[in-house]
Amino acid sequence: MTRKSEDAGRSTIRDVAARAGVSASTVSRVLGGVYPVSSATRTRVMRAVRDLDYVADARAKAVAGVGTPTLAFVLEDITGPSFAHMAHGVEREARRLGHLCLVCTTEGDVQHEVEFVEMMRAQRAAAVILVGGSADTIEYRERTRRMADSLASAGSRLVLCGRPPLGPGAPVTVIEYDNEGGAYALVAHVLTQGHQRVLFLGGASDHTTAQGRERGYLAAHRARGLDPDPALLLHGDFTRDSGHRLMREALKEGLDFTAVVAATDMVAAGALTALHEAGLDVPGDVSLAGYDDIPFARDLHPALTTVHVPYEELGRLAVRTALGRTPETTDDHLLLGTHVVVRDSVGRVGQA
Amino acid sequence: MTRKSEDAGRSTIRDVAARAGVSASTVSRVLGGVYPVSSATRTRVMRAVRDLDYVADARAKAVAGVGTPTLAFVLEDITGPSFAHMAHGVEREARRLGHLCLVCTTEGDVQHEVEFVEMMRAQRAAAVILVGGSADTIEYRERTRRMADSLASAGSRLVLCGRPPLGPGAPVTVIEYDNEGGAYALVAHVLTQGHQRVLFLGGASDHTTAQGRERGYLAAHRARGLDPDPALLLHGDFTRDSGHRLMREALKEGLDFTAVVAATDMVAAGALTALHEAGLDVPGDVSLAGYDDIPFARDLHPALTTVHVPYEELGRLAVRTALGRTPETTDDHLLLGTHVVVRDSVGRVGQA
DNA sequence: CTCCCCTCGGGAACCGGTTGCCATCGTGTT
DNA sequence: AACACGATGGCAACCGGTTCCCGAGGGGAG
Repeated sequence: MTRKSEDAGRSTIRDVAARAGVSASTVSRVLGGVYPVSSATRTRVMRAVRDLDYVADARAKAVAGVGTPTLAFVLEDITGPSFAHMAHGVEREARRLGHLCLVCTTEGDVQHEVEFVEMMRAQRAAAVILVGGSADTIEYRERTRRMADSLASAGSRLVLCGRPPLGPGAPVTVIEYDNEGGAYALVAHVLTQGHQRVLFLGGASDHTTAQGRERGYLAAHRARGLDPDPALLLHGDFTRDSGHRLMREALKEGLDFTAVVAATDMVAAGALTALHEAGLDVPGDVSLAGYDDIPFARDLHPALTTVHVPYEELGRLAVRTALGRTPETTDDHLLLGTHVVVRDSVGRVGQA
Repeated sequence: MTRKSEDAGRSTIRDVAARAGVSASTVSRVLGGVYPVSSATRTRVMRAVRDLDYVADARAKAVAGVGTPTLAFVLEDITGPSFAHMAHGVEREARRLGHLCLVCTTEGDVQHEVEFVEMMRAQRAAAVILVGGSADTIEYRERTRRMADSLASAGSRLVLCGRPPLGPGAPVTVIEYDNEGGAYALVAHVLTQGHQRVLFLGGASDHTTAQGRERGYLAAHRARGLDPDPALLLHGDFTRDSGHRLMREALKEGLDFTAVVAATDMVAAGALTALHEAGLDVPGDVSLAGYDDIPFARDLHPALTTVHVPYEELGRLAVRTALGRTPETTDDHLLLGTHVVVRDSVGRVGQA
């Protein structure tokens, strides 16, 4: 009868105090660990704690100012490989820094995002990390700016991770990666292999990630004095299905190209199967490249040449700078580099 | 000067009360919405709220018993496609039911898991969902049982989602899917195509998910009076690299088989590229099948025949039953069905 | 033997909310 | 015109902790 005698649910600190024959403050001190308590008292208290299976209510501690800090992150869909990696980085770093991690997926619904951020302000979250690209409209900037101000005035901070930055002066931390640079290098690589007409399977035209990659595509052409045929610049979204559909249509319309660069690896995957369905060999008949370097890129056949993006690092950095653990980085705008990883899906032109 | 005059951070309900010239209780009632308040007072209060940009502290509300409920889920790695889908299901349903969603990844570290569950008990989480397979050892059962009891005594509930169930009597909700049945159906399909020697690329031998799939593999053979060669039963883990390595070794050792069934699509992906690297045609020279039906299975070449698992539904169901929203399901052990989806990676034997 | 200081533990205020209970005020009713 | 009753809103207790402040012993030093 000495082991456990808890019956139903949460006991309070006063229950423990009563059972140990001390006051609540003493229990708090024993559990806190620093204040001097005689070992006899400590033993009695600890025993009562064990008997009652007591755990202090974290919410109450939080209200008293000694809670576990919390951090929130918001993304469109945890299912996408690149988002998942950012999420992973965020979660790892948050845990390392002793923070709890709240997550919210918006499925692209702006309203959800706004509401969730407001909830996080109420939760007194240490920071809110918005993950993933977005259309960069006036409305976006104003809305996001409002969220940033709101959070800032509550002592929290908004972090934009792979998202378009706001104007200057917004209380925001921005962590981006070099979309344009990566695309530039990738397309340069493709052009170097002798391709003249390279099809670009882009994303939504108001999406900054898509825009950056598109700019890289264009810039790489111009740098070699080429002027890409506008007909080769297609727009869709970042899904596998979009790549599949776009590729099929391009083939059906008889578009003339020897290489295709997809805005993401997912798009490339869809495009690849469309190519295969059409009986085309990659890279024999047409070359293909992606973007993101998701783990599966290696297992497509042929293995996909793509651009590596340090997604996990991006997530880690987001929480680290948000939590202000790197005083050396006073700058609130970080840009991470990307690099192309050459595999087997792009070949020299005119060479099966 | 009438717009905003908040200066630094969180204002309390008493600040609002003072500014509106009422008591804190009145503010609380205005914000609560139900209690009768004259419209003049309401207006004054609302205005003070807006001026101060006030948001009630969610932790304080929680302590007072009117907070937003919270639910936690734990997984090994959010990066795996099937885990990500379960996570997605959990998050969606949690949001739909008005719960906040805390997440923790363990990277396979049991200690993290135990500590996190203890934290969740302190947080008074409505439920804790453990996602993903595990080794089913005595130690596992005891440890998990302890977590379940601990949570239950705090009025919370442990949910095992795709995890080995505990013995009877544990205060636990278990949501599983039919690993064995799916594998049985898949292997039966392969055997029906005339294959006699089918290589099985399994997972860790103490991992229940792996065990279930392996049982299905064996049962399908036995049902046709076949006795699979033990040499064809390989063990690794559920990663792409494991599939790649195992396949390479099998090829190097000159193992005799005409089809290979992988324990997961990831494993299958690795195996597929190993096959390709060896110059083998799939399904011409050897057939291949996977398990999980991750989105990418379609984009492998050839498109992968696999078993569909309703991962997202699994996650949704986990939270729904945990939160007790389906009184009709009194049963605390659900088993979801799986079904094979036939694509192009397994062919009839002796038929290029 | 007394004095002082240090150790230990209790009471109460506080964190930021909610809500039961009660006093007040205005107005409709007889 | 007096009474009753409903609409309002304040006081204080409470949720479950933490911590400041202070008093009560006990032991060592003078």
